[in-house]
Amino acid sequence: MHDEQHKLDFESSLGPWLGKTTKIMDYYLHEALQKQGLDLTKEQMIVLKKLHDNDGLNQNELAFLTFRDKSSLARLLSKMERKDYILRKQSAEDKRNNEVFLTPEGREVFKRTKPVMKSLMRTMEKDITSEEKKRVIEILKRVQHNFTAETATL
Amino acid sequence: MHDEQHKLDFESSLGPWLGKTTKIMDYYLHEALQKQGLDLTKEQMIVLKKLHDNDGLNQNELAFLTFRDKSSLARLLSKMERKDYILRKQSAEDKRNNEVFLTPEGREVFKRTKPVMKSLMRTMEKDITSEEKKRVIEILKRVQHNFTAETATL
DNA sequence: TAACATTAGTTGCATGTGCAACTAATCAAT
DNA sequence: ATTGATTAGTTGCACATGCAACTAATGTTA
Repeated sequence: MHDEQHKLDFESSLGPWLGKTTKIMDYYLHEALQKQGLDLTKEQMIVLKKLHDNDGLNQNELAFLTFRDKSSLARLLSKMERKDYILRKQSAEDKRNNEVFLTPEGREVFKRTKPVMKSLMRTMEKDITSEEKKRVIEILKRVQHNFTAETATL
Repeated sequence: MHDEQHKLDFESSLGPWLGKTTKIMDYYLHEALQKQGLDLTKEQMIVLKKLHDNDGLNQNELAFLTFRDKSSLARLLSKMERKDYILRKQSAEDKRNNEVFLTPEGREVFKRTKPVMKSLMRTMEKDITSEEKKRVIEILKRVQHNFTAETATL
């Protein structure tokens, strides 16, 4: 009885459900990328996306935008540079900064990931109305805000 | 115009919102555990939870329940064994199986994580009604089902 | 029973992650 | 201008992850 109650507490929390759903999504996302022969991880795809939206960002900005440690981002970029998806260019104004640019190969790969993502999103949202999506996203925004507001307090 | 439309497509998808929210949650979860001096990762906590619910599971079952590769789980267990949170006991009936048990230390640590999790969940769900939570969870269940049903088809 | 297949677990390899310590460049202040 | 603080990026370390190849034990079948 006691145990059941406690289990229910956990199960009725958003946290575990978010975690598990994301894990499953990541798994099928990875599978979809592999299946299309795209030599790319989810994380690298996110970086490509940010550069696609705003080419020439420096590593610091990219780390912030992708919510990553700068060291983690640096290593992501190294792998992407080896694959010729991006290139680092030291800024002339401030030699500490590396501006990061998409290469034509990077653009091409990102272009090829778009339909894969579209298809994956279609699958995952199959029976979910646009009203429901909007409501979920609105709540997720509030959750994010609750965390970031919490820190501001500390 | 074109770009904006495409950007909106991405932003109105559940995927990126789930991913980002989970990333933020994991970050604060990790921070909360550290702050309480709990020598434990989120992943190790999940394993403790499953063992708390069902002690003596073997590694295969644990891997399935936690949605992990068996190799990943094996390494998690090795670290948890070093910290004396769990112990492996070779099954007498089938010597291939390792039954995994919580140690008293493991039980104690899990007990101490519970209030941390409770507090974190309270923070993240601060302004979210129980009705909203239920609706979100129901939709996440459908998302999960959409993925797993998809695979069954392949 | 001997040969083959399956199963549980481990290990090598490559990926991604954050923290802390480091270098190099720039900024600030005396 | 020299000294000290800050900033961008890199690297060492420890952790988590999946796949593929491996071992050991069990099951199956001829």
